[in-house]
Amino acid sequence: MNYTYQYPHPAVTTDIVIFSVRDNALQVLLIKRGGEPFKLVGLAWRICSHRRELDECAKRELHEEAGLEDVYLEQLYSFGKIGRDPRERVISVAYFTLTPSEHLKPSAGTDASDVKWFAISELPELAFDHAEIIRVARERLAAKMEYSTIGLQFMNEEFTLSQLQIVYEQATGKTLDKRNFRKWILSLDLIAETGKKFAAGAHRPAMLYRIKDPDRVDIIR
Amino acid sequence: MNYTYQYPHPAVTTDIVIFSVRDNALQVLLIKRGGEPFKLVGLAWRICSHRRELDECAKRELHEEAGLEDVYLEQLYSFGKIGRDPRERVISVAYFTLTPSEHLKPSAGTDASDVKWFAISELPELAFDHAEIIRVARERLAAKMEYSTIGLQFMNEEFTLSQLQIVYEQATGKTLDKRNFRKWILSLDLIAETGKKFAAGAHRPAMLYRIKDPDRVDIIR
DNA sequence: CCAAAAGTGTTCGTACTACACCCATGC
DNA sequence: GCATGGGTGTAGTACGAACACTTTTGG
Repeated sequence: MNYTYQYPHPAVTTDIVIFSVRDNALQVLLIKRGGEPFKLVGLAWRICSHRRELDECAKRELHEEAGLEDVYLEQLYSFGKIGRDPRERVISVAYFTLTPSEHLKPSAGTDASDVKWFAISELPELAFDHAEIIRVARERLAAKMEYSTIGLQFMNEEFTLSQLQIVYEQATGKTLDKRNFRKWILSLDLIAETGKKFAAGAHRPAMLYRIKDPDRVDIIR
Repeated sequence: MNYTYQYPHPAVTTDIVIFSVRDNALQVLLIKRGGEPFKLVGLAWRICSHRRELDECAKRELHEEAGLEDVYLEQLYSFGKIGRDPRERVISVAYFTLTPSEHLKPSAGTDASDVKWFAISELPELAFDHAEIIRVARERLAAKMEYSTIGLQFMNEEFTLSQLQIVYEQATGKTLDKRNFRKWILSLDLIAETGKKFAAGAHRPAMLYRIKDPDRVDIIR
Protein backbone atom coordinates (compact mmCIF):
# COMPACT_ATOMS: atom_id res chain seq x y z
CA MET A 1 0.00 0.00 0.00
CA ASN A 2 1.25 3.47 -0.84
CA TYR A 3 0.69 6.90 0.66
CA THR A 4 0.57 9.95 -1.54
CA TYR A 5 0.99 13.63 -0.67
CA GLN A 6 0.92 16.83 -2.66
CA TYR A 7 4.36 17.86 -1.49
CA PRO A 8 7.33 15.86 -0.17
CA HIS A 9 7.12 14.67 3.42
CA PRO A 10 10.14 13.58 5.44
CA ALA A 11 10.33 10.44 7.51
CA VAL A 12 10.38 11.04 11.25
CA THR A 13 12.34 8.80 13.56
CA THR A 14 13.01 8.66 17.28
CA ASP A 15 16.67 8.01 18.12
CA ILE A 16 17.74 7.24 21.67
CA VAL A 17 20.98 7.84 23.48
CA ILE A 18 21.12 5.28 26.30
CA PHE A 19 23.59 6.27 29.01
CA SER A 20 24.92 4.20 31.84
CA VAL A 21 27.91 4.38 34.14
CA ARG A 22 29.71 1.04 33.93
CA ASP A 23 33.23 0.07 34.91
CA ASN A 24 33.83 3.57 36.26
CA ALA A 25 33.08 5.18 32.90
CA LEU A 26 30.15 6.85 31.20
CA GLN A 27 29.00 4.49 28.48
CA VAL A 28 26.48 4.49 25.65
CA LEU A 29 24.54 1.56 24.30
CA LEU A 30 25.00 1.07 20.58
CA ILE A 31 23.48 -1.34 18.14
CA LYS A 32 24.59 -2.90 14.93
CA ARG A 33 21.75 -3.60 12.58
CA GLY A 34 21.62 -5.24 9.22
CA GLY A 35 19.89 -3.54 6.33
CA GLU A 36 21.17 -0.07 7.08
CA PRO A 37 23.06 2.18 4.73
CA PHE A 38 26.02 2.25 7.11
CA LYS A 39 27.93 -0.85 8.15
CA LEU A 40 28.46 0.76 11.52
CA VAL A 41 27.07 0.70 15.02
CA GLY A 42 24.65 3.43 15.94
CA LEU A 43 21.90 4.52 18.30
CA ALA A 44 18.67 2.66 18.76
CA TRP A 45 16.19 4.27 16.41
CA ARG A 46 12.93 3.60 14.64
CA ILE A 47 10.58 5.29 12.27
CA CYS A 48 7.78 6.85 14.25
CA SER A 49 4.45 5.50 13.12
CA HIS A 50 1.86 8.14 12.29
CA ARG A 51 -0.45 6.63 14.86
CA ARG A 52 1.94 6.86 17.78
CA GLU A 53 3.05 9.76 19.93
CA LEU A 54 6.74 10.65 19.72
CA ASP A 55 7.37 9.71 23.36
CA GLU A 56 5.62 6.42 22.83
CA CYS A 57 7.82 5.61 19.83
CA ALA A 58 10.90 6.29 21.90
CA LYS A 59 9.59 4.13 24.74
CA ARG A 60 8.83 1.25 22.43
CA GLU A 61 12.23 1.43 20.81
CA LEU A 62 13.82 1.44 24.24
CA HIS A 63 11.77 -1.53 25.28
CA GLU A 64 12.19 -3.63 22.21
CA GLU A 65 15.80 -2.86 21.46
CA ALA A 66 17.23 -2.69 24.97
CA GLY A 67 14.60 -4.32 27.15
CA LEU A 68 14.31 -1.14 29.20
CA GLU A 69 11.11 0.01 30.83
CA ASP A 70 10.23 2.69 33.35
CA VAL A 71 13.44 4.59 32.84
CA TYR A 72 13.96 8.33 32.75
CA LEU A 73 13.38 9.46 29.18
CA GLU A 74 13.78 13.03 27.98
CA GLN A 75 13.46 14.54 24.55
CA LEU A 76 16.83 15.97 23.61
CA TYR A 77 16.73 17.81 20.28
CA SER A 78 15.65 17.27 16.70
CA PHE A 79 18.21 16.59 14.02
CA GLY A 80 17.22 16.96 10.41
CA LYS A 81 20.29 17.77 8.40
CA ILE A 82 19.79 17.10 4.73
CA GLY A 83 21.69 13.96 3.83
CA ARG A 84 21.96 12.61 7.37
CA ASP A 85 20.26 9.56 5.95
CA PRO A 86 21.33 9.11 2.33
CA ARG A 87 18.10 7.35 1.41
CA GLU A 88 15.53 10.05 2.11
CA ARG A 89 14.99 13.16 4.18
CA VAL A 90 14.72 12.08 7.80
CA ILE A 91 13.94 14.24 10.80
CA SER A 92 15.20 12.53 13.89
CA VAL A 93 13.65 13.48 17.21
CA ALA A 94 16.38 12.41 19.61
CA TYR A 95 15.83 11.30 23.19
CA PHE A 96 18.18 10.31 25.93
CA THR A 97 17.81 8.02 28.87
CA LEU A 98 19.79 7.05 31.96
CA THR A 99 19.82 3.61 33.42
CA PRO A 100 21.76 1.40 35.76
CA SER A 101 23.26 -1.06 33.34
CA GLU A 102 22.02 -3.97 35.41
CA HIS A 103 18.49 -3.10 34.33
CA LEU A 104 19.31 -4.01 30.78
CA LYS A 105 17.59 -7.23 29.84
CA PRO A 106 18.33 -9.40 26.87
CA SER A 107 15.74 -8.19 24.42
CA ALA A 108 13.36 -10.21 22.38
CA GLY A 109 13.67 -8.44 19.08
CA THR A 110 17.42 -8.04 18.89
CA ASP A 111 20.32 -10.39 18.75
CA ALA A 112 22.18 -9.67 21.96
CA SER A 113 25.52 -9.85 20.21
CA ASP A 114 24.60 -6.77 18.21
CA VAL A 115 23.97 -4.62 21.29
CA LYS A 116 27.04 -3.34 23.06
CA TRP A 117 28.17 -0.71 25.54
CA PHE A 118 30.90 1.72 24.54
CA ALA A 119 32.75 4.15 26.76
CA ILE A 120 31.92 7.70 25.70
CA SER A 121 35.62 8.38 25.35
CA GLU A 122 36.14 5.43 23.04
CA LEU A 123 33.32 5.55 20.56
CA PRO A 124 33.77 3.80 17.26
CA GLU A 125 32.79 5.40 13.99
CA LEU A 126 29.05 5.80 14.06
CA ALA A 127 26.19 5.57 11.60
CA PHE A 128 24.29 8.66 10.37
CA ASP A 129 24.95 11.74 12.50
CA HIS A 130 24.81 9.70 15.67
CA ALA A 131 28.17 10.97 16.88
CA GLU A 132 26.73 14.48 16.85
CA ILE A 133 23.57 13.37 18.66
CA ILE A 134 25.64 11.68 21.36
CA ARG A 135 27.76 14.81 21.72
CA VAL A 136 24.67 16.95 22.29
CA ALA A 137 23.22 14.39 24.69
CA ARG A 138 26.45 14.30 26.65
CA GLU A 139 26.42 18.07 27.04
CA ARG A 140 22.82 18.06 28.19
CA LEU A 141 23.52 15.28 30.64
CA ALA A 142 26.55 17.05 32.10
CA ALA A 143 24.57 20.27 32.48
CA LYS A 144 21.57 18.58 34.09
CA MET A 145 23.75 16.72 36.54
CA GLU A 146 24.64 20.11 37.99
CA TYR A 147 21.20 21.52 38.51
CA SER A 148 18.83 18.58 38.79
CA THR A 149 18.54 15.26 40.54
CA ILE A 150 18.82 13.38 37.26
CA GLY A 151 22.01 11.64 38.42
CA LEU A 152 20.10 9.35 40.73
CA GLN A 153 18.47 7.76 37.70
CA PHE A 154 21.76 5.98 37.04
CA MET A 155 21.56 4.14 40.32
CA ASN A 156 20.40 0.69 41.21
CA GLU A 157 17.99 -0.03 44.06
CA GLU A 158 20.83 0.05 46.53
CA PHE A 159 24.16 1.73 46.13
CA THR A 160 27.07 3.14 48.06
CA LEU A 161 28.06 6.78 48.22
CA SER A 162 31.32 5.97 46.45
CA GLN A 163 29.40 4.46 43.55
CA LEU A 164 27.20 7.53 43.41
CA GLN A 165 30.23 9.79 43.44
CA ILE A 166 31.74 7.92 40.52
CA VAL A 167 28.49 8.40 38.61
CA TYR A 168 28.61 12.14 39.24
CA GLU A 169 32.25 12.35 38.30
CA GLN A 170 31.85 10.41 35.10
CA ALA A 171 28.69 12.16 33.98
CA THR A 172 29.97 15.67 34.64
CA GLY A 173 33.58 15.02 33.76
CA LYS A 174 34.71 16.64 37.00
CA THR A 175 36.47 15.08 39.95
CA LEU A 176 34.87 15.71 43.31
CA ASP A 177 36.08 15.85 46.87
CA LYS A 178 34.74 12.88 48.79
CA ARG A 179 33.77 14.76 51.93
CA ASN A 180 32.19 17.65 50.11
CA PHE A 181 30.25 15.36 47.79
CA ARG A 182 28.83 13.40 50.71
CA LYS A 183 27.85 16.49 52.64
CA TRP A 184 26.15 17.88 49.56
CA ILE A 185 24.22 14.80 48.46
CA LEU A 186 23.06 14.04 52.00
CA SER A 187 21.95 17.64 52.51
CA LEU A 188 19.57 17.25 49.57
CA ASP A 189 17.64 14.68 51.56
CA LEU A 190 17.05 12.54 48.50
CA ILE A 191 18.61 9.30 49.68
CA ALA A 192 18.43 7.29 52.89
CA GLU A 193 20.52 4.59 54.48
CA THR A 194 19.10 1.12 54.08
CA GLY A 195 20.93 -0.11 57.17
CA LYS A 196 22.62 -2.77 55.10
CA LYS A 197 26.28 -2.88 54.22
CA PHE A 198 28.12 -3.84 51.10
CA ALA A 199 31.39 -5.72 51.50
CA ALA A 200 33.51 -5.72 48.38
CA GLY A 201 37.02 -6.76 49.19
CA ALA A 202 39.73 -6.30 51.73
CA HIS A 203 38.45 -3.10 53.24
CA ARG A 204 35.74 -1.63 55.35
CA PRO A 205 32.26 -2.38 54.00
CA ALA A 206 30.23 0.56 52.69
CA MET A 207 26.80 1.65 53.81
CA LEU A 208 24.08 1.04 51.28
CA TYR A 209 21.64 3.80 50.39
CA ARG A 210 18.37 3.91 48.52
CA ILE A 211 16.54 6.69 46.71
CA LYS A 212 13.63 8.02 48.73
CA ASP A 213 11.51 8.83 45.68
CA PRO A 214 13.01 6.93 42.75
CA ASP A 215 10.73 8.21 39.99
CA ARG A 216 11.25 11.84 40.81
CA VAL A 217 13.62 14.17 39.01
CA ASP A 218 13.72 17.71 40.37
CA ILE A 219 15.43 20.92 39.49
CA ILE A 220 17.72 22.01 42.29
CA ARG A 221 19.84 25.17 42.67
CA MET B 1 2.68 16.67 -8.74
CA ASN B 2 2.38 14.03 -6.08
CA TYR B 3 4.83 12.28 -3.77
CA THR B 4 4.32 8.67 -2.83
CA TYR B 5 5.77 6.66 0.05
CA GLN B 6 5.41 3.08 1.17
CA TYR B 7 4.30 4.10 4.63
CA PRO B 8 2.66 7.27 5.97
CA HIS B 9 4.92 10.28 6.47
CA PRO B 10 4.03 13.23 8.66
CA ALA B 11 4.38 16.84 7.66
CA VAL B 12 7.14 18.69 9.51
CA THR B 13 6.78 22.36 10.38
CA THR B 14 8.89 24.91 12.18
CA ASP B 15 6.92 27.04 14.65
CA ILE B 16 8.45 30.08 16.27
CA VAL B 17 7.79 31.75 19.58
CA ILE B 18 8.89 35.37 19.20
CA PHE B 19 9.47 37.06 22.55
CA SER B 20 9.95 40.71 23.29
CA VAL B 21 9.67 42.89 26.36
CA ARG B 22 7.34 45.75 25.53
CA ASP B 23 5.43 48.14 27.76
CA ASN B 24 7.08 46.59 30.80
CA ALA B 25 5.70 43.14 29.98
CA LEU B 26 6.92 39.98 28.31
CA GLN B 27 5.05 39.70 25.04
CA VAL B 28 4.70 37.21 22.21
CA LEU B 29 4.13 37.94 18.55
CA LEU B 30 1.08 36.18 17.16
CA ILE B 31 -0.38 35.99 13.72
CA LYS B 32 -3.81 35.53 12.31
CA ARG B 33 -3.83 33.75 9.02
CA GLY B 34 -6.56 32.82 6.65
CA GLY B 35 -6.93 29.29 5.39
CA GLU B 36 -6.17 27.61 8.68
CA PRO B 37 -8.35 25.11 10.46
CA PHE B 38 -8.60 27.42 13.46
CA LYS B 39 -10.04 30.90 13.30
CA LEU B 40 -7.56 31.94 15.93
CA VAL B 41 -4.25 33.68 16.26
CA GLY B 42 -1.18 31.51 16.58
CA LEU B 43 2.57 31.32 16.24
CA ALA B 44 4.42 31.96 13.03
CA TRP B 45 4.88 28.58 11.37
CA ARG B 46 5.55 26.99 8.03
CA ILE B 47 5.95 23.59 6.52
CA CYS B 48 9.62 22.80 6.28
CA SER B 49 10.59 22.05 2.72
CA HIS B 50 12.50 18.84 2.21
CA ARG B 51 15.33 20.78 0.64
CA ARG B 52 15.89 23.13 3.56
CA GLU B 53 17.55 22.66 6.91
CA LEU B 54 15.29 23.03 9.93
CA ASP B 55 17.12 26.12 11.18
CA GLU B 56 16.87 27.68 7.77
CA CYS B 57 13.11 27.11 7.67
CA ALA B 58 12.76 28.83 11.00
CA LYS B 59 14.92 31.73 9.88
CA ARG B 60 12.90 32.21 6.70
CA GLU B 61 9.64 32.13 8.57
CA LEU B 62 10.99 34.69 11.00
CA HIS B 63 12.13 36.87 8.16
CA GLU B 64 9.07 36.67 5.99
CA GLU B 65 6.45 36.76 8.69
CA ALA B 66 8.01 39.21 11.12
CA GLY B 67 10.75 40.91 9.13
CA LEU B 68 13.33 39.75 11.64
CA GLU B 69 16.90 38.91 10.74
CA ASP B 70 20.06 38.23 12.71
CA VAL B 71 18.20 37.51 15.91
CA TYR B 72 18.96 34.88 18.50
CA LEU B 73 17.19 31.69 17.44
CA GLU B 74 17.19 28.48 19.43
CA GLN B 75 15.48 25.18 18.82
CA LEU B 76 13.08 24.59 21.69
CA TYR B 77 11.40 21.20 21.48
CA SER B 78 9.44 19.09 19.03
CA PHE B 79 5.70 18.72 19.38
CA GLY B 80 3.94 15.96 17.53
CA LYS B 81 0.80 15.09 19.41
CA ILE B 82 -1.64 13.18 17.27
CA GLY B 83 -4.47 15.52 16.34
CA ARG B 84 -2.59 18.75 17.05
CA ASP B 85 -3.42 19.58 13.47
CA PRO B 86 -6.77 18.05 12.55
CA ARG B 87 -5.85 17.76 8.88
CA GLU B 88 -2.87 15.44 9.00
CA ARG B 89 -0.12 14.25 11.31
CA VAL B 90 2.23 17.16 11.85
CA ILE B 91 5.50 17.16 13.75
CA SER B 92 6.32 20.70 14.76
CA VAL B 93 9.92 21.55 15.52
CA ALA B 94 9.48 24.63 17.69
CA TYR B 95 12.00 27.46 17.98
CA PHE B 96 12.09 30.56 20.05
CA THR B 97 13.66 33.93 19.53
CA LEU B 98 14.24 37.12 21.49
CA THR B 99 14.16 40.55 19.98
CA PRO B 100 13.86 44.19 20.87
CA SER B 101 10.44 44.96 19.49
CA GLU B 102 11.80 47.98 17.66
CA HIS B 103 13.58 45.60 15.31
CA LEU B 104 10.31 44.36 13.97
CA LYS B 105 9.73 45.61 10.47
CA PRO B 106 6.53 45.58 8.53
CA SER B 107 6.91 42.42 6.53
CA ALA B 108 6.41 41.96 2.86
CA GLY B 109 4.46 38.73 2.91
CA THR B 110 2.02 39.49 5.68
CA ASP B 111 -0.69 42.00 6.22
CA ALA B 112 0.56 44.02 9.18
CA SER B 113 -2.88 44.12 10.73
CA ASP B 114 -2.72 40.35 11.20
CA VAL B 115 0.49 40.46 13.26
CA LYS B 116 0.13 41.54 16.84
CA TRP B 117 1.94 41.47 20.17
CA PHE B 118 0.22 39.93 23.18
CA ALA B 119 1.33 40.03 26.79
CA ILE B 120 2.21 36.56 27.95
CA SER B 121 -0.22 36.98 30.82
CA GLU B 122 -3.08 37.92 28.50
CA LEU B 123 -2.94 35.42 25.68
CA PRO B 124 -6.08 34.85 23.67
CA GLU B 125 -7.24 31.39 22.71
CA LEU B 126 -4.63 29.97 20.39
CA ALA B 127 -4.55 27.77 17.31
CA PHE B 128 -3.24 24.19 17.39
CA ASP B 129 -1.22 23.42 20.53
CA HIS B 130 0.45 26.80 20.40
CA ALA B 131 -0.50 27.64 23.97
CA GLU B 132 1.50 24.61 25.10
CA ILE B 133 4.46 25.56 22.92
CA ILE B 134 4.48 29.07 24.36
CA ARG B 135 4.31 27.63 27.86
CA VAL B 136 7.39 25.48 27.24
CA ALA B 137 9.21 28.37 25.59
CA ARG B 138 8.45 30.62 28.52
CA GLU B 139 9.90 28.08 30.94
CA ARG B 140 13.03 27.69 28.86
CA LEU B 141 13.43 31.43 28.59
CA ALA B 142 13.04 31.94 32.34
CA ALA B 143 15.58 29.21 33.04
CA LYS B 144 18.12 30.49 30.54
CA MET B 145 17.84 34.04 31.86
CA GLU B 146 19.32 32.70 35.09
CA TYR B 147 22.35 30.92 33.75
CA SER B 148 23.17 32.53 30.42
CA THR B 149 23.55 35.94 28.85
CA ILE B 150 20.49 35.40 26.67
CA GLY B 151 18.70 38.35 28.28
CA LEU B 152 20.84 40.88 26.43
CA GLN B 153 19.29 39.69 23.19
CA PHE B 154 16.16 41.60 24.14
CA MET B 155 18.01 44.88 24.15
CA ASN B 156 18.33 47.58 21.58
CA GLU B 157 21.64 49.12 20.54
CA GLU B 158 21.54 51.43 23.53
CA PHE B 159 19.64 50.97 26.73
CA THR B 160 19.54 52.00 30.35
CA LEU B 161 20.13 49.71 33.29
CA SER B 162 16.57 50.24 34.41
CA GLN B 163 15.30 49.02 31.07
CA LEU B 164 17.56 46.00 31.33
CA GLN B 165 16.33 45.27 34.83
CA ILE B 166 12.72 45.35 33.63
CA VAL B 167 13.65 42.84 30.92
CA TYR B 168 15.16 40.51 33.50
CA GLU B 169 12.21 40.91 35.83
CA GLN B 170 9.65 40.26 33.14
CA ALA B 171 11.43 37.33 31.57
CA THR B 172 12.17 35.55 34.84
CA GLY B 173 9.01 36.57 36.63
CA LYS B 174 11.04 37.72 39.63
CA THR B 175 11.48 41.18 41.04
CA LEU B 176 15.06 42.26 41.58
CA ASP B 177 16.82 44.65 43.87
CA LYS B 178 18.14 47.59 41.89
CA ARG B 179 21.53 47.80 43.54
CA ASN B 180 22.15 44.07 43.47
CA PHE B 181 21.08 43.81 39.86
CA ARG B 182 23.42 46.59 38.79
CA LYS B 183 26.34 45.18 40.71
CA TRP B 184 25.74 41.77 39.16
CA ILE B 185 25.26 42.81 35.54
CA LEU B 186 28.25 45.15 35.62
CA SER B 187 30.44 42.48 37.21
CA LEU B 188 29.80 40.26 34.19
CA ASP B 189 31.65 42.79 32.04
CA LEU B 190 29.21 42.31 29.16
CA ILE B 191 28.05 45.89 28.74
CA ALA B 192 29.77 49.25 28.62
CA GLU B 193 28.71 52.85 29.06
CA THR B 194 28.27 54.71 25.83
CA GLY B 195 28.88 58.05 27.54
CA LYS B 196 25.50 59.27 26.35
CA LYS B 197 22.51 59.91 28.52
CA PHE B 198 18.85 59.27 28.06
CA ALA B 199 16.45 61.90 29.37
CA ALA B 200 12.89 60.66 29.65
CA GLY B 201 10.86 63.03 31.76
CA ALA B 202 11.02 65.01 34.93
CA HIS B 203 13.84 63.14 36.54
CA ARG B 204 17.54 62.50 36.37
CA PRO B 205 18.64 61.19 32.96
CA ALA B 206 19.95 57.63 32.79
CA MET B 207 23.30 56.49 31.45
CA LEU B 208 23.08 54.58 28.21
CA TYR B 209 24.87 51.27 27.82
CA ARG B 210 25.71 49.08 24.88
CA ILE B 211 26.49 45.36 24.60
CA LYS B 212 30.19 44.73 24.14
CA ASP B 213 29.69 41.63 22.00
CA PRO B 214 26.09 41.69 20.79
CA ASP B 215 26.04 38.37 18.93
CA ARG B 216 27.39 36.37 21.77
CA VAL B 217 25.33 34.29 24.19
CA ASP B 218 27.30 32.55 26.90
CA ILE B 219 26.57 30.20 29.71
CA ILE B 220 27.39 31.80 33.03
CA ARG B 221 27.28 30.35 36.56
C1' DC C 1 9.98 73.29 45.45
C1' DC C 2 8.03 68.98 44.30
C1' DA C 3 7.64 64.66 41.94
C1' DA C 4 9.95 61.03 39.68
C1' DA C 5 13.35 57.91 38.38
C1' DA C 6 18.69 57.42 38.60
C1' DG C 7 22.37 56.24 41.08
C1' DT C 8 25.18 54.35 44.92
C1' DG C 9 27.80 50.74 49.75
C1' DT C 10 27.75 48.01 53.54
C1' DT C 11 26.49 44.19 56.33
C1' DC C 12 25.18 39.54 57.02
C1' DG C 13 24.51 34.85 56.23
C1' DT C 14 25.20 30.89 53.70
C1' DA C 15 26.98 27.77 50.72
C1' DC C 16 31.10 26.11 48.36
C1' DT C 17 36.20 25.00 48.68
C1' DA C 18 40.22 23.04 50.38
C1' DC C 19 42.30 19.82 53.09
C1' DA C 20 44.24 14.83 56.26
C1' DC C 21 43.58 11.24 59.13
C1' DC C 22 41.38 7.07 61.43
C1' DC C 23 38.33 2.80 60.58
C1' DA C 24 36.95 -1.85 59.24
C1' DT C 25 37.93 -5.54 56.66
C1' DG C 26 40.38 -9.62 53.87
C1' DC C 27 44.32 -11.84 53.04
C1' DG D 1 50.24 -6.37 59.90
C1' DC D 2 49.43 -4.35 55.74
C1' DA D 3 46.89 -2.90 51.84
C1' DT D 4 42.48 -1.14 50.43
C1' DG D 5 38.68 1.68 50.11
C1' DG D 6 35.09 3.72 53.76
C1' DG D 7 34.11 7.28 56.59
C1' DT D 8 34.45 11.90 59.00
C1' DG D 9 35.10 17.91 60.52
C1' DT D 10 36.80 22.51 60.31
C1' DA D 11 38.32 26.85 58.64
C1' DG D 12 38.39 30.32 54.95
C1' DT D 13 36.28 32.54 51.17
C1' DA D 14 33.23 34.26 47.95
C1' DC D 15 28.85 35.19 46.46
C1' DG D 16 23.95 36.42 46.96
C1' DA D 17 20.39 38.92 49.84
C1' DA D 18 18.74 42.61 52.44
C1' DC D 19 18.36 47.31 52.95
C1' DA D 20 17.72 53.64 52.40
C1' DC D 21 19.16 57.77 51.05
C1' DT D 22 21.09 61.38 47.77
C1' DT D 23 21.14 63.20 42.91
C1' DT D 24 19.39 65.17 38.79
C1' DT D 25 16.03 66.69 36.13
C1' DG D 26 11.22 68.85 34.29
C1' DG D 27 7.43 71.25 35.34
